[in-house]
Amino acid sequence: MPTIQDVAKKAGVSVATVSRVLNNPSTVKKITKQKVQKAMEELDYSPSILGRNLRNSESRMLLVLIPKISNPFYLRIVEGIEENALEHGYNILVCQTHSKTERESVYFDLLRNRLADGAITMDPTIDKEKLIHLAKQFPIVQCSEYDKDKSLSYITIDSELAAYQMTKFLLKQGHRRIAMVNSDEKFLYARERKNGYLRALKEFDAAFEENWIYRAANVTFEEGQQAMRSLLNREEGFTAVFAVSDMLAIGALKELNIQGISVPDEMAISGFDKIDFTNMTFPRLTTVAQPMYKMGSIAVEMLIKKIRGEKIEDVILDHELIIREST
Amino acid sequence: MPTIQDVAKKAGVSVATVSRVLNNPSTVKKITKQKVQKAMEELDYSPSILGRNLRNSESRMLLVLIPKISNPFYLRIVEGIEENALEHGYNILVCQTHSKTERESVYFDLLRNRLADGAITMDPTIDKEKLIHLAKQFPIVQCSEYDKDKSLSYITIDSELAAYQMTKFLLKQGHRRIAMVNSDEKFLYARERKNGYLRALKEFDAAFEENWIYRAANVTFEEGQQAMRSLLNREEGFTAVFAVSDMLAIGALKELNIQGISVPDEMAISGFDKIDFTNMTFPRLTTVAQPMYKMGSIAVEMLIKKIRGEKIEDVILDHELIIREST
DNA sequence: CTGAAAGCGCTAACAA
DNA sequence: TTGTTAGCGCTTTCAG
Repeated sequence: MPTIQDVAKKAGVSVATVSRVLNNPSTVKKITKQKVQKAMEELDYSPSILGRNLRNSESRMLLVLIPKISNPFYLRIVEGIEENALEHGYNILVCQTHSKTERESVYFDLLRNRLADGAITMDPTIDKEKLIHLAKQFPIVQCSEYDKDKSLSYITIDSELAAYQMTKFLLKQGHRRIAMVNSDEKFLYARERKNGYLRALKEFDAAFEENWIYRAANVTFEEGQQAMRSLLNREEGFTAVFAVSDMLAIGALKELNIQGISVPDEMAISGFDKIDFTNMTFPRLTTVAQPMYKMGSIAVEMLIKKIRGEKIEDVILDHELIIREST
Repeated sequence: MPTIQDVAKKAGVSVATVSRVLNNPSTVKKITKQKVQKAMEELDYSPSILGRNLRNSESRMLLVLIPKISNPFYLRIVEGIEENALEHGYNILVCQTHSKTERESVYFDLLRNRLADGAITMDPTIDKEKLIHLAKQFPIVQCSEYDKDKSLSYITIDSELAAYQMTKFLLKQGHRRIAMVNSDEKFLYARERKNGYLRALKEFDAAFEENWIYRAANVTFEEGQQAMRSLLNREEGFTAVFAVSDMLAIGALKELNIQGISVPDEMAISGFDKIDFTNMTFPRLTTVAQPMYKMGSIAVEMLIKKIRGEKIEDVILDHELIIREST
């Protein structure tokens, strides 16, 4: 592999000049530039990013931490991140934490090792202490997840409001016994969505019991199915179910299909996120659209500003109710 | 950020010794080692991968090229790649080509720039000429896709055989008019699956007309739905459909649901790949299981061997028919 | 077992 | 407009 030295020699100029045509072409005389470019072509030269990175002490790499890449919700955010990162001349390192602290730790080392210039984290299970500590040394943005105490930059949506609106929608449709499929309440978003759900119920004087909430250990299809099975067994006469994630809702829907319960006639069901697959179910799923792509895209914007040392403000994006045939 | 120099100074040793405790701890005296480790801890030192990479002229990064990250088939392969790469001390750079040559080109430059030590490509639309040329200079492994001419290393399954077996299974179930939802026949796998399908039909003396094959422009849910709509319009009395991809099959299944056609009673349908969602449809989809995770994992194995300069052999993995309720 | 020193490929300050 | 040169942080040979 030819180096900048080889090019310089071949073109009969110094390495500085070669570097200039690479980075500041306007500062070198046209004729010299052409000589250099010709040499580059003949040698099939490509600059080594390794050398450049060391010299600039940057890696032009962004760390993206997600719990599980197979979760379509995160995936869509990652697409937004990738696109915008690329535009800014950054590549992304997508890492799955599997919600394990050890893994997380390994990946955060990539920051400490200068292999990434900054990180976007989406893992709600993250070790907050460590994260806050880390954020003091390195540019970090939280995406979708966030903290109440404002020590970390974030971009998210208003989960409480969205849940409130969706529950209200179900109530307005006449449903009075609405179950909820929540995820673990150690997650802030789970607590917020529950609050929104409760606020709407209260506003409509609808019945509620704490055990109408099914708490899914994981946000998966299987858990959703299990949730619906469990809910149906209680024979509480629910007519609607509000799930805090599309994956859970799709699982629940499948169980309803299996048991021959007609949706939405006998049971309405709504999800959250608007992943692509909500469009593929039968019937299609009513859900809350999160602007995932945009969220990823803006997260990059924020992170890069942070890397440059600029101040940034937290962002709360708009959501939207998507009413389809499942309700 | 402290450097190896800082550590050396603090510990009262040379940088070489610090480097040794980092890379060859056994070659340094216990007491010196402890001194150095203490210094490292006090300074909260982490070695810069940037410096190491330049010195070693390697990036310990693997390029992974896929058409679209949202395609669950590729995603599962990527999981296999990631896991195994990590085990070998490599990180992966997942890049979406969107099946566009320009994109592909940009990403392949990461090899030329030494930002990746090798690449695993899964894009069937790739510019073969360029790929072959590139593979002469850089370690590259094709995954899932492959060439007839043996100029590129690959790992894949026997598509022809799988398609043959699946079609045969449908025939044995008594189906005599079987439509096929194929993808663009510019792809080798599409041609092979068609051949397998035809071979089975011939063996059973089943009817066939060229226009029983729907050629999907993209391997997407929407195309699958469109395919089924189109097939149903022909009123050819099909009783089964063989789709070359689960995404297509799931789309087709949705259309059957919409039209109120009972599956499998009025129409049997089978997919290909065994992505997770085939488990979530109602009814669950009969399909051909590809060992995607394993494929990714072995691809890494092959690539790393190649990087090390070892000889490798191409691999054809076993598949498996998964018979479920859709047939 | 340890240290001195060269050098990986590049950029940028300084000089000419 | 161009060249000389130092140095980014690390590993590794060679001497001691």
